[in-house]
Amino acid sequence: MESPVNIKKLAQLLNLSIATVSKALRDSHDIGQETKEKVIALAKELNYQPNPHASFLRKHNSKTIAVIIPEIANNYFTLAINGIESVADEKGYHVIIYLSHENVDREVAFSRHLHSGRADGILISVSSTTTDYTHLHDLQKKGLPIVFFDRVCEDFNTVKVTTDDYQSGYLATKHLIDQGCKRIAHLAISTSISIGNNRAKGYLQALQDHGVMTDESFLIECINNTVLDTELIKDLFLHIKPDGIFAAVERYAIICYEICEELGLNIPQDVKIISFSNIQTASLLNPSMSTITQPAFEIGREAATMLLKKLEKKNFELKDETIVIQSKLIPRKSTMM
Amino acid sequence: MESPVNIKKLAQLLNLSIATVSKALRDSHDIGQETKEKVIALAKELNYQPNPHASFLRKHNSKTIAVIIPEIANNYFTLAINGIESVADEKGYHVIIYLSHENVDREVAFSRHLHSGRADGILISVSSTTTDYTHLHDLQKKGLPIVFFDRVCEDFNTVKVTTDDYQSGYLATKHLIDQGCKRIAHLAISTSISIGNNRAKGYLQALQDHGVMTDESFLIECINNTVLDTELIKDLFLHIKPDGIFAAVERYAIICYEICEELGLNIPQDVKIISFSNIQTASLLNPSMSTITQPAFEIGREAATMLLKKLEKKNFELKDETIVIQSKLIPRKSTMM
DNA sequence: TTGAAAGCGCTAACAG
DNA sequence: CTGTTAGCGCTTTCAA
Repeated sequence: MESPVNIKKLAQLLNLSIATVSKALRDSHDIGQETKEKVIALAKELNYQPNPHASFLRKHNSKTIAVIIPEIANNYFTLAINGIESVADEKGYHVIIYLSHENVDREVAFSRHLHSGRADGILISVSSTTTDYTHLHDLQKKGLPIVFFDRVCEDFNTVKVTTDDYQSGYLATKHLIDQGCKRIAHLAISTSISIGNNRAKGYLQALQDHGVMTDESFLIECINNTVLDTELIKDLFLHIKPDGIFAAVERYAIICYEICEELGLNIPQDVKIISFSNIQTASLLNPSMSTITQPAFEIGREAATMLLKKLEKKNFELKDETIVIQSKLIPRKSTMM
Repeated sequence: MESPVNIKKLAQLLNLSIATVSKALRDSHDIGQETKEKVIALAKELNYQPNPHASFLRKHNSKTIAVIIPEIANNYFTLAINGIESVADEKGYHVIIYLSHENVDREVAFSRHLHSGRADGILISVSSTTTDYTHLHDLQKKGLPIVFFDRVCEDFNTVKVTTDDYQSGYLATKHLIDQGCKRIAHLAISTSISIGNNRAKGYLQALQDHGVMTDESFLIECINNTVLDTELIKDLFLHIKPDGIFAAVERYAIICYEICEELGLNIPQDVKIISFSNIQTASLLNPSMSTITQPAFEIGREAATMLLKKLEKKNFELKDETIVIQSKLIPRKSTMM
């Protein structure tokens, strides 16, 4: 167990004061060229790493951003993290990940914890059970910048990065109508969160605009519990007998595929399916699945870019705006005529 | 922007000394019961969160563990993170994630950075380009506990958590033989890393034990670049014409599915495919894919459990041992007779 | 049972 | 150009 190499040790070894070493390392203007070089050389040799906790105490930044997401075993969030990480890495920031598991209480607990200075800023995609945002407002009041992505809080005064959920919901539904569907169901995520609500609204509007019959029983609000959701969806198949399904989330579409197999229903002859999804194997499914694919990486990247701009630039403020990055509808066999 | 609530403020408000408040909060034996209660009540009321950076400086622990993995858009690592997070969360630890993108240089840079005290311990699955481990040994010398999972360094003096790669490779190959395959190829990950090497060895041994023909051209070492790997694998199909494929990694199997579609090859009639995989949709692929499914969540959980035991228990040491958690072979249509 | 004071590693204001 | 010094928020002797 080697002794730690800190600024004090460097100073001793070089016969300089601690302050001089500190300034040399930060390339301060008022240190001589040779001194700087000597310091930097020794620092490199000993693999000196400034202690981030100590410098936090002075500068009040930890060079860390917190990412709060509902789950990680999910292609969308995984790609978004890649996007976030790519910009954090460029700017020398570290990424701490918190998983809310779709549970507000956990989200609140994390938020509380973040009052401690562990992170300089927050990227969040709220859980499906979040309806009250005071935990996040408290954080913002404390001066912690927050940027929302994907599942945003629409009336929160900050930058929100999202995709065109309403428009995409509309297009997905329109696509099913164009393919001849008459009984189109929608598997929604909690309509109390932005994306769930917007996707459902797009669905309803498309139906209305094209005179397709519907009633509440065609719109199922799933609960993010595989067992219960499977029951709900099976009920839908048995009682409503839809000929078209628009799933707001990949997992629900997967459940549909499984149920169809179980019930001996043929996709797309008996029922056509389209889903929001970032699954890599959509084209290899049986049958290949039509998707609305979100620019997950770009959304993560954009959200992180905004947050880091706020952290790094003195005069940059997070405006109250929504940045929309378009999704793409990719038709495949699951919605073929 | 509210003023921060720190221990000093609590002390002022309560007319106590900072020291007393500190001790009361840590439930020290030499503080009066009523004093404790008053302190704790106010702390809760004001949502006091101890500053982790300040306490690090004294106690030299940050209640944070670092996880270094090759990539995150991967079902295996995603599940492992869930496992890791589940135990970190129980013990009040935070998880920082570093993505090496299969690049040793990044891994080395992260390791260097971790000399700073940012994390108390490290969980790592090494990149496929890592052959030298001095960056990790340096960390260990400094007193930072390291636990390997999945892609381990076999002769590193610490706990390694992994699955039975050799055995699974053997069984997968045996399964193909049992299904009548005569020309069995293996798509390996870098055989310079443990799991790649062990899976390949199991493959070779199974072939030998059952007298199945082979030569080097049947063992393709992929490079983790989709474009190049696709070329390599397409060459394999065109020139070697295997009738059985054992993929060491999900992504290679996916590429095989795509190539088969392109070349008009029929799975499983023309070629049978089995792969290590944690993909959720394996059973929905066309045809459903036989897999060796690793207990990813449990592996993450076990690795994190060992690391946290080391961090929390005074007398617990990380022994030089390998903990093996069994994988499961799930036969599906892609290897049907 | 409580409080005063030192110090963790670092930065920055100020002196020299 | 370099050094002295105070102090970030907290824990921890040690003294009262």
